[in-house]
Amino acid sequence: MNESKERSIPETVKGVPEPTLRRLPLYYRLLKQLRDSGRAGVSCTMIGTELKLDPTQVRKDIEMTGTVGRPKVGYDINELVCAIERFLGWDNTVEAFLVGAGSLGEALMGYGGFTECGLQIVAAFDVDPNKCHRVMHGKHVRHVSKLPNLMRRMKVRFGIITVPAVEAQQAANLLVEGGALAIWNFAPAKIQVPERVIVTNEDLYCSLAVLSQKMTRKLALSRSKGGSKP
Amino acid sequence: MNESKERSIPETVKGVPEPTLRRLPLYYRLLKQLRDSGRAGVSCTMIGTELKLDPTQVRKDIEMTGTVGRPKVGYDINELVCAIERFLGWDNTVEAFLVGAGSLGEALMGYGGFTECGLQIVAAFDVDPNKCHRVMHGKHVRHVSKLPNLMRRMKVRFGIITVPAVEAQQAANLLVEGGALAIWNFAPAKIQVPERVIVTNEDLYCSLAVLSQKMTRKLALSRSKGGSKP
DNA sequence: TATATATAGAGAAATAATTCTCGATTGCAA
DNA sequence: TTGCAATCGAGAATTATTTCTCTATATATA
Repeated sequence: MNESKERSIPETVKGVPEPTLRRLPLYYRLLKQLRDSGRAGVSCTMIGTELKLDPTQVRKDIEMTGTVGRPKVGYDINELVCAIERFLGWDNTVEAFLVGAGSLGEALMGYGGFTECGLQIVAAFDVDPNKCHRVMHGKHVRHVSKLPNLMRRMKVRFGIITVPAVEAQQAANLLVEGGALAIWNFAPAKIQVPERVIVTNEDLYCSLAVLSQKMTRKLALSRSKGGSKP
Repeated sequence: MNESKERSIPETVKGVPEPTLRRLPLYYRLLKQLRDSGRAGVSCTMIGTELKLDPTQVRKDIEMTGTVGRPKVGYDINELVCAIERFLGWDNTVEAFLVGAGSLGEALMGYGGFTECGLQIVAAFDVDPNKCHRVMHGKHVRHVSKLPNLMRRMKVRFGIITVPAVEAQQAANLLVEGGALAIWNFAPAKIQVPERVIVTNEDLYCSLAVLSQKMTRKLALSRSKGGSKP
């Protein structure tokens, strides 16, 4: 019974639930830690306890990656790590261009951990001539005017936008012109791109909203109910 | 009929849906743009068209803020902007401490836009003595050992973590010790805090997972179905 | 003034996501 | 070998979120 029945990624027509995609890296990180500490197997219960998630949810998420477990034993950590990598596309290296060599751009370039996800920032671009012709964390910074041609020549299909909001659309245009398939947009602005291009916005204001509203509400409630320490 | 019937934030026991909270800043930004361009009113239809969202959803989100509109006319932009600010807690200034004066920390400190949300980073902290006693974007960088006391003295209740993953828990501990109510965690690591503390994780790997999985799937599908251009 | 139309608001329906339930399987211990 | 406990896997039930439908209303126009 070791025939590995249909081990491939399930290619349903419907997309994968985004909440699932956002949880998989959490499992991935934990699994690597567990593996480093010498463990070979893991159960949904354990992952759930560790990450404060429902075990069934963990099981369903893992199911998406195509990994099968065994009752009483759980999953093989190595197998699971590989399955998640494969499922997320982190098993192949993807080269990326970064637009906007400010401190956020620099922070991302210095973020060593992306190589673990197969993401490799190969060059940075900026409108400011003073920032060009430098090397930042081992990557050349070039003028944005060079972006589209270079992107096509190097067959880079992934773009990262770390420019101020007002310049975001221009940056997106350059990346689209260069043939980008996917854009990771850190600018707090909506960008217009052709439908074929996949965009994920990393809008800090949206996250901040969640936090500050919860905090505000909590303060308001504690003030209205118990006076000092409920 | 100008009596403003119960204009306050609806304090239901259940929390506000997180998707709603994440959309409100998008409306907020658009509304400010519209206001700057001279408009006085706006309809859900218009917001929806602009942001590619269902008008009903926009209406439900706006409903949460307690704003009432008028048929055929829509909402008063000014009123709506204020309501969103109030609802998110962006109408009051909240002071914050930032832990980790690396390039990500620097990027956040330089991000002028946060004042618009009432967030004011008043000081930064780092373990590295070489980074201390400097001024970064007008904020003093101090040694982390000073954090808890200073935080209590200054009555700062908001913390931002921009340290590497391995130091995240220590940073969280310091903030909790200093009496933090809310923590915005940029480190790709789960942090353990008392239940009373609200945490929002800004985990780049989670966003990247969404993007890279979609890209991978798209590439896989286009390769398996149409050869070149479907 | 009457009519047409865009829109808010309320509630129903549909869809998506999470959590619960139960049966089957496996390894461990008696 | 037998019984027990942990766990996966499948599907049902629940809950959350989005979308649809309908009605009332305000404005503009004829």
